[in-house]
Amino acid sequence: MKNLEHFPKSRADVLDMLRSSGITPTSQRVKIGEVLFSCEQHLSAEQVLAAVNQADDEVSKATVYNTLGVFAKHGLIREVIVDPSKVFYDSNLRKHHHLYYSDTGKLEDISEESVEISKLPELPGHLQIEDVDVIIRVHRN
Amino acid sequence: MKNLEHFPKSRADVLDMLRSSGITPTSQRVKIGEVLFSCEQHLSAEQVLAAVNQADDEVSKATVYNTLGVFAKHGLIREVIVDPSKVFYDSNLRKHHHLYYSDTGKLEDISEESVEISKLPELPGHLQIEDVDVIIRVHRN
DNA sequence: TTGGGTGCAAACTATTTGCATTCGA
DNA sequence: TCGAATGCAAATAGTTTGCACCCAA
Repeated sequence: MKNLEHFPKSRADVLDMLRSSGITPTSQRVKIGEVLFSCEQHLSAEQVLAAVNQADDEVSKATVYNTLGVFAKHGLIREVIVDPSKVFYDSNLRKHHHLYYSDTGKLEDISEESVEISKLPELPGHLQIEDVDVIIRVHRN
Repeated sequence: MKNLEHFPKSRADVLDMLRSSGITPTSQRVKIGEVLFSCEQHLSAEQVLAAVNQADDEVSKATVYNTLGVFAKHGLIREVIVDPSKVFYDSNLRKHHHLYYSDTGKLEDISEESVEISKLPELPGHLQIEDVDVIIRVHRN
């Protein structure tokens, strides 16, 4: 298995990621992947659409939404729900938490180590934890 | 100061809450308050609208949205952002966390004591923490 | 009386969907 | 070739807004 921890990921890396997730690597999907994995970042669908079509319109809005959904379902990106008005997609795949500036709408990563959850409730056995999100909402004073 | 920890809150309690927050207690606002504060619960705007107009249409959609915004701004309810498709309003004012069933969209409270955050990152002094949200996303296996 | 609150409908925005076309394997 | 992926436009859903009217103070 190749090491894919580094950023930015090359076109070949993106191809690898898609193939090993069983996602057909069409040109639009690769292009969207290149945008998402150019660095660790949080992008809204709108921002992805703009970035992908910077030079010329190559990808439609529907395809961007569809592709982000596919990537998220396969765990290549993570949906971050902090802003009631839109979803962010996070290309940082390591476990981590979020700092949200409620005044500006900016979203920042917080390393996993800087937050320590020492206790979680006991859950009935039929429940499986997908994720424990910690969101620190801040504003300037 | 009256003790307003109990549920359900009476019409008089709701009136008190609004007045002491400096919110003009109009009939629509009181009615919405009675719905929200009948018990500790999570309601979407749509659910509030339906509950308020159960008998007859007395409150418009715009007024429900507007009122929920006013209540939230004054801290009478808390916005919970877990579902990309809508905002929940939480009438439980004690500090607590949330359990979110991603398959059913159901939201449950978790008492503050059952989660222990023993470490938070150091933040620059000009930032003020509004809230630390912990959301445990689960699904049935 | 009078300014804030309300109702309504229309506007807006993010997202989804249906269907004909195109493209990757 | 041929089913999956795409593009487009239209539909949808949640939420916001503009403005005339109304009512609580």
